[in-house]
Amino acid sequence: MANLLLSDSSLKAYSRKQKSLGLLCSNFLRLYDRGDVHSISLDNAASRLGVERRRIYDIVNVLESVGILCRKAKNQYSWIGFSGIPKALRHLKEEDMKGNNSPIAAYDHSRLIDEDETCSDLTSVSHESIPMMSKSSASVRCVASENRREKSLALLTQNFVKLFVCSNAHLISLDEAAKLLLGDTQSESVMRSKIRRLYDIANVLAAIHLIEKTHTVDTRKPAFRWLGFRGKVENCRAGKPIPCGSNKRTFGTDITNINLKRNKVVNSFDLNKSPNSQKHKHVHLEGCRVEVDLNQSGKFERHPNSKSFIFGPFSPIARLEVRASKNEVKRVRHNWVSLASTYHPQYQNQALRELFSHYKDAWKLWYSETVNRSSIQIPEA
DNA sequence: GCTTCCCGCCACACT
DNA sequence: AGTGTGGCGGGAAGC
Repeated sequence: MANLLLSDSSLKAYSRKQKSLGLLCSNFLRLYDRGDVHSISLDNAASRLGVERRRIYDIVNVLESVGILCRKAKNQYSWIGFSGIPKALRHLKEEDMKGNNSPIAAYDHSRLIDEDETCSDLTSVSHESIPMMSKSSASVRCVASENRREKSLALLTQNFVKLFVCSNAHLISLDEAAKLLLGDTQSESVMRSKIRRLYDIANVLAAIHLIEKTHTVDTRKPAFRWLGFRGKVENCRAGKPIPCGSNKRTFGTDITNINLKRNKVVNSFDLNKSPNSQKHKHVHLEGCRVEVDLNQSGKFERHPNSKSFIFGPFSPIARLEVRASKNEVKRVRHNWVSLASTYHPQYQNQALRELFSHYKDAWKLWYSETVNRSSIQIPEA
C-alpha cells in the first residue's frame, strides 16, 4: 500500500522524510480534524493516507494517550480533537498527584472502554478503568495483558508526558527521558529499542506541537521541549498552514506525503511571536528545567558543594532567566519541591528506583542547602 | 560513524 | 482459526 506513494512518477528516490511518522500524523490530523468527523475507521485512514495499518496504530496510540482520540471498538475510534488534550493532561496530572504512577495504573483505557462509551469525558472513563483493571488482575490472561500493556506505546506516551506535566519541567534530554522511563540498567539492545519508541512518540507529539525536538544547550544532546497545550488548538488544527518561522513543511492538499518534506531543524512553537517573546515564554511556561538565572538575578546563591550533586533529569541548571519575577522564582522553587514530593514513579527494576531516589535525595539536599528559605517540607516517599 | 526512525515480522489479543 | 493489534529490532537514510 505504501508503495503507492513510490509509484508516483514525481518521486524518483526513496525518501525517509516523506514517510515519517510526524508527517503522517500531520496528514492524519488534517484528514480528520474537521468539524464533521466523529468516527474514524483505521482501514479507512490507512487507505486514505496510503500507508499500512501498522503505521496508523502508532499514531492513534499516541493521539489517544493525549486525548485527541478515543477507541470505540475494533478498528473504530472517536474523534475528540485538540480540545481533549487539556482534559487528558489534567487527568495525567491528577493521576500522578494521587500516586498512580505505576505503569499499570496509567492504564491503557483503550482496552477497557465499553463500546457504548461516548468518550465525551475521557477523565471519567479513565477513573472507571483503573478499578476494573485491578479486579481482573488475578486472571492469568490479565497478567499477560498487563505485561504487554506495561510496554505499550500508549503507556510510554503517558509516562513521557507526565515527565513534563507532573514536574513542570519543560526541557528533558532524550537520555534522561529514557533513563527515567525505561531504566538504565537494562541491556544496551533493550535500551536502544525503547529509545526508538521514544522517537516514535516524540515525532507524533511534535506533530501536534505538544513538544518540539531540540538539543540541550550544553551538550547538544537531543532533547524534547514541552510546548504545552496553551494556544495550540488553533495553530495545530490541521489544514491551517504552519506560519513562518518554522521549517516544517506546510501542508497543501496532498494528504499522502508525496513531494512533501519534513524539516525537523526548527519547530516553531509560538507561531505568532518574535524570538524575543519566545525567550520570555520560557518564563511563562510552567517550565522547570529551571531556566532561572542564579548568577544574574542574585536571588539564589549557588552552594559551593552543589556541583557534587548529581541531579539527573531534573537538574536545577545554573542558567538563569533574568526576567523571572520573584513570584515566578518562588513558584519554580515550589515546583521542584512538588516534584520531589509527588513524583514517585513505580519503576520495575531496583536500580532505577535507586537512581530516582538518588536524584530525589540530591534535590532535597540541594534545595535545603541552597534555596530553601521557606518552611515547605518534602515528605518522605 | 553515529543518530534517527521506517518497516514489517510475528506474537499476542480478540472475535 | 481468522483477524486485529502492536512490541520489537534490523537496517538504511540522514546527518
